[in-house]
Amino acid sequence: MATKTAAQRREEAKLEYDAFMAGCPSRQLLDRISDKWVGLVLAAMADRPRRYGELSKEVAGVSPKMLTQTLRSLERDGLVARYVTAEVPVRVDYELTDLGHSLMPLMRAIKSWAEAHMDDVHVARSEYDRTTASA
Amino acid sequence: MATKTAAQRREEAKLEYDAFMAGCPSRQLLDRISDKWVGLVLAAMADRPRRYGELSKEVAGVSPKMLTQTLRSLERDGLVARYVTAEVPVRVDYELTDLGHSLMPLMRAIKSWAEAHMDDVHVARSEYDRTTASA
DNA sequence: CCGTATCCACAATGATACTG
DNA sequence: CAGTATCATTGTGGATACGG
Repeated sequence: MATKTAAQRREEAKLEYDAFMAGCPSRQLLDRISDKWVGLVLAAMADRPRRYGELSKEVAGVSPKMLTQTLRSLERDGLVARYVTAEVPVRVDYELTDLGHSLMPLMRAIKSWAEAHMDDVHVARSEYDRTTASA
Repeated sequence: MATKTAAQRREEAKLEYDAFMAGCPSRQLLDRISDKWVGLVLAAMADRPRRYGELSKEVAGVSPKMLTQTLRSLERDGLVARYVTAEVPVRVDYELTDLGHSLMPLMRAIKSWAEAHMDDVHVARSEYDRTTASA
């Protein structure tokens, strides 16, 4: 039996990692809510349903591609519901589901921690940058 | 005065977006904690300080480049402290700061929501995929 | 009006060899 | 032991023209 190559060892390690984390629900949740546009989209329809065009304006700077992609993944995860009304032209509304609403306290918790501690973080950064300054 | 081009309008929109979100602390916090390795690294030293080599093994699959990069950003943000002991060979320990520890309840909250609701998410995904199935 | 299709740019991640 | 330097690769997001 030949000695394992670095690549092989790394592959095994990777499997362990996957076994430990890939299945961890917190990882998937973080990946979802930390998406660049998710927070803005959810916030935009927190209080009432919104049409696609409304979201497009309210979430300023988002391209149609990203807006649709964001809405689709939120819909797939059951956080947002999509309603199509067959008018001419067609009308589409999006709104938070109960599951989507249940996520809001968590978002608020994140906001709270950040508001309470981001000053410390910024001070730490300044100190680190000052101390580490090279030239 | 010429009509604004699409690019110009988009640029203005982008600035509005930046003004609204770039300064939002929750955005920065999410970006930090949702990093691929941050969760694992923080978890690895949650109960006691760890040496670089220990982290390298415990956080299986991480390359030295990413481990160092992760540790540096956590150190810069004041979530982790780095201690160098001048032995031969050199010894370096990392541990959570008070600020780092204060983040743990939030991580647990995320984990809790995920554990409580990821089943719903998975059901929603299955339903969505089933309904949307094309070929 | 509500998206989809396409192409492009760039940042993020990874493997790995090498240095203090 | 504890990283750093380099190169290759991939994923992610953006602009925009066009279709239902």
